[in-house]
Amino acid sequence: MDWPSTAAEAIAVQEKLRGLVEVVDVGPAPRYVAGLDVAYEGDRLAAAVVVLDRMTLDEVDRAVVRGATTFPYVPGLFAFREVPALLTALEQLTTVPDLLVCDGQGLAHPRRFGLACHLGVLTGIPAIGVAKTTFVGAHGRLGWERGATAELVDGDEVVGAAVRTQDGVKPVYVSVGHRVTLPTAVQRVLELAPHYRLPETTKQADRACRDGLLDG
DNA sequence: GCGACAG
DNA sequence: ATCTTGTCGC
Repeated sequence: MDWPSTAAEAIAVQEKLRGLVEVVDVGPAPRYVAGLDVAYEGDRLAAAVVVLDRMTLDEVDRAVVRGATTFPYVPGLFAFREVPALLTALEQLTTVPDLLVCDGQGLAHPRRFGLACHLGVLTGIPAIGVAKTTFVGAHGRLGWERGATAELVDGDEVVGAAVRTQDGVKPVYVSVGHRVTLPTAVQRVLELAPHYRLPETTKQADRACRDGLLDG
């Protein structure tokens, strides 16, 4: 499988794959939810996937792989920097996740094909994007309490939702990646963040990849 | 044209 | 992402 090496090629790949995104809920509520994240130190990187039981939030599996960067960080082409290592980590898992909770955007992307869409389409696994800041789109004010939401709108499209996961904290930005609808994605994020601003999956994956960077 | 810009 | 101290609060 060829991988783009230039921005123009990467954009062409996104334009080609964007039509494969499925915005529909599939199957029963997920049992195994995976958090994915990548840490960097110069040209080195460590990618981690941590699988948790959705109900108990107990860890059931994890995989951490180290490597080197192969694509620079370019807003809009972020996926090309992280997808290769994340796919390798996913292959190392013993447990196949039912949902991928990605660190970044899904449809809330200039070409409607952010990291979560990319990973979802390539693996066929339902995926959602949870970002700490917005990339595209804007939203009105939302309630102060946990569970409050506001539509994230870009142009004339609702591309995601600003979600308050705890009373008074800054909202996180949730968008559809693949094989899930926005309401369901928001519900999953709230379930995964019972005590902190970020989903437990994201926190575990962040910790895992940072530790993975220290080893090598 | 100018600035903004997931991680 | 990463560079970085102390500090306020449960």
